[in-house]
Order: sequence, then C-alpha cells, then structure tokens
Amino acid sequence: MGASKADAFSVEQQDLASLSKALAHPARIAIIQYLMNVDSCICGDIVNELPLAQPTVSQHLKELKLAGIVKGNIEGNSICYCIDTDKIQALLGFIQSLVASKQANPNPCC
Amino acid sequence: MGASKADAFSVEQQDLASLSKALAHPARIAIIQYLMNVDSCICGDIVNELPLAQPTVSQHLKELKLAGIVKGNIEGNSICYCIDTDKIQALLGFIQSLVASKQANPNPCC
DNA sequence: TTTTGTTATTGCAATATTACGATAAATAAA
DNA sequence: TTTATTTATCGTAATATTGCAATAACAAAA
Repeated sequence: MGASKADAFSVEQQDLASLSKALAHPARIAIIQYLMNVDSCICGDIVNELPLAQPTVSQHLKELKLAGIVKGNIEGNSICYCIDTDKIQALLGFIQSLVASKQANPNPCC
Repeated sequence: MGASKADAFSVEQQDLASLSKALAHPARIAIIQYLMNVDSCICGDIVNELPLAQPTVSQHLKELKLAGIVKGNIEGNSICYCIDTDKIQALLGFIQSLVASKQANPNPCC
C-alpha cells in the first residue's frame, strides 16, 4: 500500500490541495512570476527564461493550465499564455483566513 | 535523468514552492482547518479526526512543522500543536500580488 | 519498576512527479 | 508542396511522496 487516500477528504480540501500542488515547484513559480512581470501575455519565451528543456516547460504549463492558474490562447503559430486568477482566489481566501484566525485567537501554548 | 533541478531557481522561488508543497495534500489542509476551528492548540485528537493511521498523521505533522506552518509544544506526555503564521506570510503575499497584478493589467489576449 | 498512553521513527511497498530525448501535430513562410 | 517554427505528447529513467505495520522513545500513572 502507499498512495492516494485523497478521496477520504472533502472536495474543498482536495481542491485547496490541488491548487497548492500546482504552485509546489520552483519552475511553476518562475513561470507565474514571469507572466506577472511582462503583464501582457507572452508565448514560448518562457522556455528561454527557464533552465529547463522545452518538453519540461510544456508539462509545467499544462499543470498550471489544468489547475486554472494560467490560460492559453492560440496566436498565429505560437501560443499566448497569461495568468488566470479565478481559481486561485479559493487558496488566497484559505490562507487569509488562516492568518486572520491566528491573529484573532493567539494560542495559549505556542 | 529525471529529478530535482530545483537548485537552478532562486531561493525565493524555492521557498514559495516549499510552502506550497506543505499545503499540497488534503490531509494537511484538514489538519490546518482543524487547528483553525478549535482555535486553541489540540494534541493528537488530530489522529481521531483524520481517516489515516497515526504514523501517517505524524508524518504529515512533521512536514507542516518543517515548513513552519505548525508549531508543537510538549504538554505532559502529549504534544500540543498549533498554527504558526510567520512563514506562510510570504506565500500569502505572493498570491495577493498575483491577483493584484492581473486586476491592474488585464491581459489583451486571454 | 512495571504498565499505560502518546507521539516519533524505521522499513518497505505502491504510486506520483520530474526531466528530457524523440517525435508528432499544426501553422506560417518560402 | 516543402521547409521552418512552435508547442504538445510519448516513452522512460530517476527520484519523491504516501501510507502503514512494527517498533522505538518517552513521560505519566500505578
């Protein structure tokens, strides 16, 4: 045995975990930061920005797309990627409430 | 080949990815939510709350502790766990700036 | 000390992720 | 059509994560 008891948890918990997993690699953080910097959608220059081969970058982009953090549009024979903030709002809300709950109720022992 | 080109990225990118990875499992989300709900530190009732065996929960707690999202204090012969918000602020800031950058600069193509 | 209760660690099997060469798919340009 | 150019997919090797039984470690109670 040893994998995937994820179904034993709520959909919300699984969704938050999936969103976090999409951010859980430095390459994917780097892609997001790049898209934030150029603040207009840029295509496969992402490949040139990262110290990774093209198939690897494509795979990371696929994961970000699947998680709903990034969107892609066909533009001529290249593809224009940009940030999508719809899904990530849930994770933002979770972390905000985490920080807020701690400030409202500082624990007695820690 | 096939693993760990993480060193090729900045420390900031690695830190954000590590924090995200700590949240990237429904069991760890559930642990955090439980600690938020009881808003005072609770020990190993976490094990009773989760559909996982005690060693598995202990391992998840270890990861959360290592990431700095959870703190543990010895209390008699049990251990009192509670949320720590110091480290997670970086991730909160990142996601906030991500959402903000998009609102400030809606991309032309997506 | 012995026993009990609580948490951590070890060892290992099942599975998932990461990375990339090779190659496919698809559009643009010649 | 042929040739570039650009991105996605396949196949596979290396490594990491997940889960738990067994067991260790350690403090409290008897």
